[in-house]
Amino acid sequence: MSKAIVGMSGGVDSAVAALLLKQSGYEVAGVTLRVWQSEDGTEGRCCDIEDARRVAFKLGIPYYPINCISDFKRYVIEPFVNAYVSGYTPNPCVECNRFVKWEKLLHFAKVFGAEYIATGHYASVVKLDNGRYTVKKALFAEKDQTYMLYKLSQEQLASTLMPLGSFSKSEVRRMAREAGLPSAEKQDSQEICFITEGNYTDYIEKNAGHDSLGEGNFIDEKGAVLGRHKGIVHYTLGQRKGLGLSLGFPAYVKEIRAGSNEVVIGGESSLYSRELICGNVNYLSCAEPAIGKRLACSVKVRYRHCGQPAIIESIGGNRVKISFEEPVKAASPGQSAVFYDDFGCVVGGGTITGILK
RNA sequence: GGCCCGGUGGUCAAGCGGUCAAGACACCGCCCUUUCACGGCGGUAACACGGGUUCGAGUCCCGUCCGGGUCA
Repeated sequence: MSKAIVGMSGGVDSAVAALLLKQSGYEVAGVTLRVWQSEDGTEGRCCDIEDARRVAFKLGIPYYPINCISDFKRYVIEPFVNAYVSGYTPNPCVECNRFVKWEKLLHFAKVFGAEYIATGHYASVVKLDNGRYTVKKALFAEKDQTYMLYKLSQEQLASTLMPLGSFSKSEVRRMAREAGLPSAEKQDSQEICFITEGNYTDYIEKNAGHDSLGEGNFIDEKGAVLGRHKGIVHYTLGQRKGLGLSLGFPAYVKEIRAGSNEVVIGGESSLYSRELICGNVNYLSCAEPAIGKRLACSVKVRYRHCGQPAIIESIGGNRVKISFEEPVKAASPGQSAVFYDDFGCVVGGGTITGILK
């Protein structure tokens, strides 16, 4: 009998993942990664240990909470804060998956003598004819979570099971109810898991320390001052709400200039760009292509973006240039661009570092 | 000081005697969402003040206050 370690957050999805594996005959153990604990002792939204323990008990599987607080701080929170301070908008979940969740789960699996680790992500792990592993979009696109998984390594994917890739959310809830799982009706997680009180900007301002986070000017594309902003960490490219600018037309953040502490404002039409540069690219379905090699893909620039046709050109240094067929809206430095093939498999992805035009 | 304009929600701005005063932007709420956002839906909110005229005034008249312009 194969053994599988299931990462259990305490929510419905990971509970049903464990349920399905158990039903398929795996020897299952549940693990919760404790990634966060605030001053008052409350845990983050990604790691509700008591709920996870109840689910494990109901399933009749062994359960182990694991402390990952220091790794999480090092690989997720600190880069998160640094990114914002530098004017970028990071994807903490991407880093967490790659450097905390999978790392810890695999480590635990080895210690435990399990061949597999599993999660409740809505995606499928696929082994391609070329021998490589990638993730494929969930059957129900509205829940697809491959965007957050593109950074996983081949070694990590080789041992990963994602049992929920072909189920809808309502089916998952139904299965949870029928199995009597205590988290069946628990609401979906949302917002940054480690911010349990206040908002993320408060957290950054408290933890980034010093200067350069203060107020500054909103300016238009010609440099005219339009008003005052609360500090660049409060904004992301494409943002509309919370600017407090009444210009007669909807105003959006077009650019964040950390150096001069300015936030550039423009109309909706100013948000579109055609060419991006991405760094830290990770390839899943293929090895890193030679410089100059071009790949036709569909590219998502945000989690909820549907993806648009583009050409990916490797330019060396783990970087690519992305050229969209049609201009893409509000691509934001720091967010990930994830490349998909025609079958919905992730080719690779990277962090947007610059907007060319 | 004289004369001339103008004072409608947070901002801009319709209205020009007669539905419980448009709209845009902002703001707030909900929905959506394992990031940040976008988006969808809904909501709060105003006739500077005091007198007149009129059946009825944001709309007409007078005055006060406050802006802006202009002339000595």
